[in-house]
Amino acid sequence: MATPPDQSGDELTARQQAVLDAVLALMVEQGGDVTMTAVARRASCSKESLYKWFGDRDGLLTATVRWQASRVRAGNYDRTRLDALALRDSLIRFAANWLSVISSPTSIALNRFAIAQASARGGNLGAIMLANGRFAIGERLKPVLDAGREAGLLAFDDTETAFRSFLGLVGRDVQIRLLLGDALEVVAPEIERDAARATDQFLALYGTAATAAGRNQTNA
Amino acid sequence: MATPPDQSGDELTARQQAVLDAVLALMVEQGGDVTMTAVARRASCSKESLYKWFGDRDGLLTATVRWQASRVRAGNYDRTRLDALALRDSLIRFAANWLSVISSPTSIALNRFAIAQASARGGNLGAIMLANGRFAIGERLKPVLDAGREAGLLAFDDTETAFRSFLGLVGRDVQIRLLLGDALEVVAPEIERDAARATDQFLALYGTAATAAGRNQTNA
DNA sequence: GGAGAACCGTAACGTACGGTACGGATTTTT
DNA sequence: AAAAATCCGTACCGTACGTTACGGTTCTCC
Repeated sequence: MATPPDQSGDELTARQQAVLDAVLALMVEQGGDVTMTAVARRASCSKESLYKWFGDRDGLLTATVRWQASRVRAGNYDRTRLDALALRDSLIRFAANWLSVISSPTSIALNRFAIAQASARGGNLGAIMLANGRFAIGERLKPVLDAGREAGLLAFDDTETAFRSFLGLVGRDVQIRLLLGDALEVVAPEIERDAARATDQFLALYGTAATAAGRNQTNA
Repeated sequence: MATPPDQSGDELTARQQAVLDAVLALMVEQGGDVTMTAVARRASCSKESLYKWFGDRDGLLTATVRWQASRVRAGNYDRTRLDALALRDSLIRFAANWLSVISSPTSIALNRFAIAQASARGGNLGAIMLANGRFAIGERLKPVLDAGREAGLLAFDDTETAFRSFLGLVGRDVQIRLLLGDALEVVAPEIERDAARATDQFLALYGTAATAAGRNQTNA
């Protein structure tokens, strides 16, 4: 190979990224049994290298969370050409994407890990998860909501409050149930239907007369 | 004492209940450091007794979750004399009660524990939490919603769907943020306002013309 | 091609903790 | 009051796992 410079996301060599992927795979597959020996065996590397690269176990896990977070960056939602239909479509796409993310095995495993660590001594994994999950999507969607308000399609005083209502309508009890191990199956067509339902409910609450056009019944 | 018969919830002696309270206190205070030695020291009992009473560590934790669940039973919401105002009031009281529960330190610690355990091998704590939390309140609130529909105050096809929307509007992202360690402060007046807002939003989505009376603006 | 670094595989060490055993004190029973 | 049962406190055992150390191999760079 032609000596690929580590132009990677976070100063990580390809080898190290492979290790972090192995950690993720272990988390997803068999739960919390992420022991250093298991990681070394799974990634075919020595434990010595693990400690050299990541310091200690906590450093390895933190790097794993960061690594996963660094590639969740989904596409932005453009707010050009904003009419009622485009707004509704943007919201539906956003909702469907978020639902698929929070119901993915990786997200579930990672959140479980961060939550477990948050209960013990000062763990910053929870903060990392929130910054790259909940708050990151807020910063991406709130401009859309603001644009919708400026275009006269939405009406609200506080963008954050409106955004949180949207989150609630979309997510409902899905995440907590999945985290607690409920066998709630989340399949693609269901996600699409739920995303559309939640969006229409949101528009019913925060939309103006201009948005009533493309909206379906909410009490279906 | 006059030999109080163990009329307690689950055939537990007062001594054993004190032990379980010690476990809860440990969970809340310093997180996941619930070691058998720590429990024995905190409860001033011997480890031998712990194993005699609860079998093993898992039995102790399961008993703790059951013990806490057994006294969460909040009052039922009567559906006599159901008009628009009474329905709205019932929903607000329900929402406020649920918000205060999920934001309590005990609930947070217990859910964290159950989630951490759900990631490992067959853990039934998550199922217990769901049965006594999410599903128990569903069985208590859905009759209210059904009564509201029969009284012509609400309109929906599926009670479960309506209930889940209500849960989403009330809870939004509160629980996941608290579980991840976000310093989201949830104080009493805030809870009351959020409960009223969520209820009015729910009524805007699922109410009929008969409920429009006592409702406030939702886009505040 | 050879010196040196990086790395893999494995062995070894120390600690933490779940689980067990035992002596002595307290309570209960007869 | 004697006998039995329960229980507390502590010491002990075995294992699992985080961490370190080391021999052998591969890769890098002159």
